[in-house]
Amino acid sequence: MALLIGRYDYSLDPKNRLAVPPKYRESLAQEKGRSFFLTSGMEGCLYLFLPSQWEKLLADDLKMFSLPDKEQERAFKRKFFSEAVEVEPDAQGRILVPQYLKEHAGLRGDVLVQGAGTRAEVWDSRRWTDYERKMVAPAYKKIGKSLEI
Amino acid sequence: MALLIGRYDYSLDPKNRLAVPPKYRESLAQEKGRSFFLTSGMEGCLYLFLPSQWEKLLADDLKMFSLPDKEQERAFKRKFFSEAVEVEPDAQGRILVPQYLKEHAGLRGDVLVQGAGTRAEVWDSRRWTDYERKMVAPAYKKIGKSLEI
DNA sequence: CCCGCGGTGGGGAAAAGTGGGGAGAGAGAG
DNA sequence: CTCTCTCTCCCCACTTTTCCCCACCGCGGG
Repeated sequence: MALLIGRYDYSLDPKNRLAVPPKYRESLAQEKGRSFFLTSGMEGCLYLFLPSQWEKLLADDLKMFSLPDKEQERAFKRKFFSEAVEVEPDAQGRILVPQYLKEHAGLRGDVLVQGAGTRAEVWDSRRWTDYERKMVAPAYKKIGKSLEI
Repeated sequence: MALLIGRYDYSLDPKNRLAVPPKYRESLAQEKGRSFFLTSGMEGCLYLFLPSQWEKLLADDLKMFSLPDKEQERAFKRKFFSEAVEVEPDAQGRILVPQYLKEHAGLRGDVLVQGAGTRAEVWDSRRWTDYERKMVAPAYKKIGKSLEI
């Protein structure tokens, strides 16, 4: 399965269109569907999945969606499915970001699209800078003792 | 089977008509029937099923509605099935919401139609906001720790 | 220099969302 | 029975949004 890597600077235009890196679209072209799956992510970013990655997520984690407390299970599923959308790049390779996802990620113009292995992530540039300073850098320093690599 | 995902903002008009997202109607077009099935749902929303999803629900009857207390089970099923209606979108893609379902879901104008995987759900906007704050956020936080995503 | 590709912007056709008139069926009251 | 009111259903119509397409600009390679 294709891994998504690299970092790309784009901008969200007034019509809420966002470019997808050509390399990612290349990976998409080799898959069954013609659409990515976009949804809300942790720490205020968006997750972008290839169809195969999306399928795998459903297959693997659907087990975890099953909870003893069915009321909680419904609550979780409601968020998970309602915030996800299937997005097909236009002729220029741009996808349309729904308003509620734009708000979730606080996208305000400058946007970062970056690979995260089994998915890509979409960040507001300033939010990413903050997050990196507050979370990534300290964590990187700390976990060095326990990571092999 | 088609997964219903995404979130859409609509309004219930004075005639109790409600738009159905074009994507869902697209899924409907690929099925046998031409109608959705609408009924009362848990936590004060409405459930909207594709024909195939409705069929599956009936087929899984034993598992889906099973309760230790069979009297309770009968009570629930009576409500669930007696309140169910077959709704066919009109030329504009709207379905008609019966008065008793409108009351069940407390629909007051602004309405959310959102995917929940094996069904769609109809929520009064304010009710959803409350529900999300009280139920979804806690559930997500709890489950999120064990999910890799 | 030319050419191709990638990122961005925008116009216009098409679709989507919403509102309302009016005919017909059915229920209930007089 | 008849009248009225309500609820459906089938039209038509308007406004807004979406989406498809074309175009520009900058950069890098040939």
